[in-house]
Amino acid sequence: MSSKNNNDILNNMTELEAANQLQNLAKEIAYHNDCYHGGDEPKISDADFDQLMRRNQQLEKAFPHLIRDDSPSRIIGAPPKAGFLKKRHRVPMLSLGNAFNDEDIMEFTARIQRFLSLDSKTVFALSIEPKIDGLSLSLRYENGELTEAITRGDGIEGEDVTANAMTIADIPKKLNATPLPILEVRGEVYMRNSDFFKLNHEQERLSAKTFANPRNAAAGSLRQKDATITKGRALQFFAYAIGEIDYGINESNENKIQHHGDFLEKMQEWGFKVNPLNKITDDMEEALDYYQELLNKRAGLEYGLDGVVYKVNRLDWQSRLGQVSRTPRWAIAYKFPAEKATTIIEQIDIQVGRTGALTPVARLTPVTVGGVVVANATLHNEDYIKSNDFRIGDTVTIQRAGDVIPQVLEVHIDKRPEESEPFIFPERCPTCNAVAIRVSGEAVRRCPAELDCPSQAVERLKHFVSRNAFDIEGLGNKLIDELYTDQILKTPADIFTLPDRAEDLATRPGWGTLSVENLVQSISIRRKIDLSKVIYALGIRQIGEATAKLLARHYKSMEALLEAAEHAATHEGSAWEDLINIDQIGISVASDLIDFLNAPNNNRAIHDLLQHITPLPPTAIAENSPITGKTIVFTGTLTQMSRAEAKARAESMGAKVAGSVSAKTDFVIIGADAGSKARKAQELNLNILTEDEWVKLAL
DNA sequence: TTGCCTCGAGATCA
DNA sequence: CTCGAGGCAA
Repeated sequence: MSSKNNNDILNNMTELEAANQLQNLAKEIAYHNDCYHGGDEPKISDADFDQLMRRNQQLEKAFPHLIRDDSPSRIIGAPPKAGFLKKRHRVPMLSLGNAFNDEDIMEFTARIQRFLSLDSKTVFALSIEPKIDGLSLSLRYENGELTEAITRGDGIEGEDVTANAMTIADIPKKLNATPLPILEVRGEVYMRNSDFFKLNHEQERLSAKTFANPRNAAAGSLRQKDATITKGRALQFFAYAIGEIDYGINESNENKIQHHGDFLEKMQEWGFKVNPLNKITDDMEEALDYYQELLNKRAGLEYGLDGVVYKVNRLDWQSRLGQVSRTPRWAIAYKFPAEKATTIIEQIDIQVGRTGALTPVARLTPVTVGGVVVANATLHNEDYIKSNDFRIGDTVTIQRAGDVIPQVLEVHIDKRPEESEPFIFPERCPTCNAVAIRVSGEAVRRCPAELDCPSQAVERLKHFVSRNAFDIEGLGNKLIDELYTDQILKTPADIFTLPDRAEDLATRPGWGTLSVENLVQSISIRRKIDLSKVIYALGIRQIGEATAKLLARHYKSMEALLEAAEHAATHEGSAWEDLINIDQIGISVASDLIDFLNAPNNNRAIHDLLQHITPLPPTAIAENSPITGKTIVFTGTLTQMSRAEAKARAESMGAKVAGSVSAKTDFVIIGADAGSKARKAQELNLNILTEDEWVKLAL
């Protein structure tokens, strides 16, 4: 097939055809690749294989938005860009709710009693465990052999660090005792304080960078691309939970483990280290005392603790309690008091965000809190400053709450300089000097100048190119700042004319022809882009990714959306009704949308942008999915996606989602603790899918 | 909010 | 060798 011929074919090909071909190519190439690497006899010649790859590449170039997640170009011979492969957790890794005082713990147990309809006098056992300051890791064993180690990630999907985990002495490569078919053990990877100091000494000796704290040292060591480096680092592992477990043929109730505490014992038999300070008690007073006890022991331990975890011991109760969004109802983390430090507010800067919001930021004399150096902290808004009377020059106590975001807590009045004056929150935008307005009832003051305010214009551009919007690689914050200052880049449309001034750009300090080429390339592949991303990228107040998708689905083109906004400007009439009738969109969101789109500056910027890009309407309902035209019912608790998400997913695949099971139902997806609907589905002999099967189908 | 790893590319020096 | 960008984790 000549390349000219190919191009003709590409030009005449519909999206559906292209999508189908890409799907087939992905399957075919993966198959041949497996044969080749799996030791089997290759089924085709190398030349034919290359031909398939080329065809795939051509299609992807012509239809960049159709590039599949499992695209061969991403998998085969692709440079290991992210370093580690992403993998889904079979059972999500939940995050824990937080308690900060004894009352929170009492409330936690009371809630459990209520939920399980227990008598308030009924005692129940809790497993109480020190919470190690490290990073969590999920280990998968198949027939007793370690096959997979995945970091926590977002709880749904993490990074595959198996090779690195294999080098950790505490992590058994093979389990003791009779192996189960499937066992996932979860725990914490950490570094001992003494090993951390040793490592830093060594780093110093080699004049290499030292680590800020043991946790970072552990995380850094685990994420080494070269696992032999990991091997040289003294990492430890404590097991504390079970993920997926399959008992195999012994799956009878007697053999199944009934209590979390038994898991902890079993894990030791299997060969894991379990924290010796774990404790099980049904005495609440003792449970709370133990928190104090651990707090006292904390300084003497050889590893860092950030709190104590309380877990319901009975596993059947755990499963009845279930979870709220991504946190289990049956466990909670009682955090140790956040570490505090004293420092000085050197300056209060006002930042102007993309929506014009004026946010005060305290510039602090750098100080170490909880192992990191803190120099900045948000002061939230005008009222927060006023009610605490924070002033420039004040000595303040700060803490890192939730271990992440530093907070300014209180002023040491006695150390306040005599000449100090209350901080006056500016009434004008510090960037463009426009009078900033604070709508009554709102906490934020806003600069109204929109695109005429350089800060807002720049922040909007940064949002526009960000990962979930246009995702233009190589156009980072720094470059945007520079290009805006040089008047080369002012509105989104200007991004797409950057390729025209490639020669110009190549003369910038730090820039060569190659950098420019790459930038031009990453810009050009975004000229075709989902409509919803375009809407989101505009940075309209209250319009996030989810709302942008709704709008894209409803209006199907930018032109239609703009026209609707124009007609709805009066907040009445059919266009307005049509807009606020979209599920999830109310008067407030609709008003912000209309105001934005009708503002002359924005309107012009959008029209300019449309000269350069092709927004793609939401993919029509798939016509060839296995559930197209079928009626499906969800029942029970889904753990891997919300019910709403599952419904949306099914509908986008062309299925009708019903609420109850009948003879007309084609599929029933059964989550945890399903009840009568599941029974009925069995009686009617319908197609029944587990959640895992559904997820496989849906993704 | 900070700190860590990795990569690609330009700058610098022998 | 150095820097910026991109990703990740808490």
